[in-house]
Amino acid sequence: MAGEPRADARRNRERILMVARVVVAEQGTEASLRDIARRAEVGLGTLYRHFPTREALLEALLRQGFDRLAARAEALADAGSPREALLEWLRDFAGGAGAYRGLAGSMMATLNDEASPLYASCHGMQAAAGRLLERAQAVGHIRGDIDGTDLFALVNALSWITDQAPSLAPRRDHLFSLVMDGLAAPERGGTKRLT
Amino acid sequence: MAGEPRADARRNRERILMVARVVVAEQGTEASLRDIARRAEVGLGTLYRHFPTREALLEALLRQGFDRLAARAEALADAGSPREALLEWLRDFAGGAGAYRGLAGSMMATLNDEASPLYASCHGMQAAAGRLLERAQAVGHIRGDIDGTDLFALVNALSWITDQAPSLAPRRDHLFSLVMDGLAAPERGGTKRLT
DNA sequence: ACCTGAACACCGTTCAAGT
DNA sequence: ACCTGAACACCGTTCAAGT
Repeated sequence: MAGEPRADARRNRERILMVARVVVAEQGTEASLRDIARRAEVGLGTLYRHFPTREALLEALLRQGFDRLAARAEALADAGSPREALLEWLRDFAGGAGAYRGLAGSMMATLNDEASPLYASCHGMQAAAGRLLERAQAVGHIRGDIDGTDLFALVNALSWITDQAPSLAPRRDHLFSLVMDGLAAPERGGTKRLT
Repeated sequence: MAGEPRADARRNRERILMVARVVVAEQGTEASLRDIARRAEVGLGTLYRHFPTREALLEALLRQGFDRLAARAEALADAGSPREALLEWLRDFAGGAGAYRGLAGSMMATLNDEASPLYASCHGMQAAAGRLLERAQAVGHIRGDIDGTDLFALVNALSWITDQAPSLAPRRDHLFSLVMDGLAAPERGGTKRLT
């Protein structure tokens, strides 16, 4: 079993992560790894030693957020209206998904690659959201012909829009609620929206 | 005024376009320009002389399709139910939008850059679709709180999904009709979908 | 007028050489 | 055990030299 990591190694790892957070915020998930190493004042090989792939680095940056969102889904599972619980989680998710440019694409890529270091936590988050979805479907709030994968793809696609066209950011929430409206199950004789 | 282009120049231009079509089909809109020049057996500078930017090359590849779709929208403007006309155009568009990986992103980028050589034909196509949308809204088939820009962004976002996750291609049409359902204006006392 | 490829400034990734 | 940066194979873009 490995002992404590050397102090310089630990320090380098932290420097890299701190700088990576800044550079990824600036350049997106496809940020230059060279640039990160440079600005962290660390050899390029050192970055690769700590994070052998870009996915490994992103994992360190994103896992916490993914796990938090998964936990949030679990918490919402026992509280309030199933429909409101789902919508609130999606709003929370969409907020985080817009944090880094390219993040929506990274998540979709991750979910299609079980070998990715991000797969476990990203898939776990998706699954937790799927359970919220199913609960809302069970009580007839959301149409039944959609599954967790579809929903996740849809919400990521909406995030991608402002990713490509920042000018559409103001209409972000509007597009979001518009699509969510579309997921509502047709009401069986309830009040109807007349406007 | 310029005379006829030299024969070799004309031949080179055509070679580049033919090869570009193949390479972009293989690698997407971010395909390697070097690779295109190599496979066209043309100097790299020759490619840049004929197409000074990547957008210029894409313009040559895509303009015809964009103009065709714009014309199609005009044709549909006088025929059939406004709702069906819009949906048919969107189906047509979505088919073409999936032709090249990265195309949805290129279109969104183009629409946010008036200086892009692709701007005119892409924006023209969007505007033509916008008129179909407005007609459907005028007769109350589509909810009024969405404009042509929103709609275009939505449909591109749906194309992007299969772009990132080819495994979701089978559910492409399903997601499409699901979102389109969501755009339908609430019916005022018409028959209701009960399933 | 047009073509060519070397040149430049960037990447990501690997690895021999150091401490 | 860990760090470093040169080395390699790629980019996009420009431009002096050729025909």
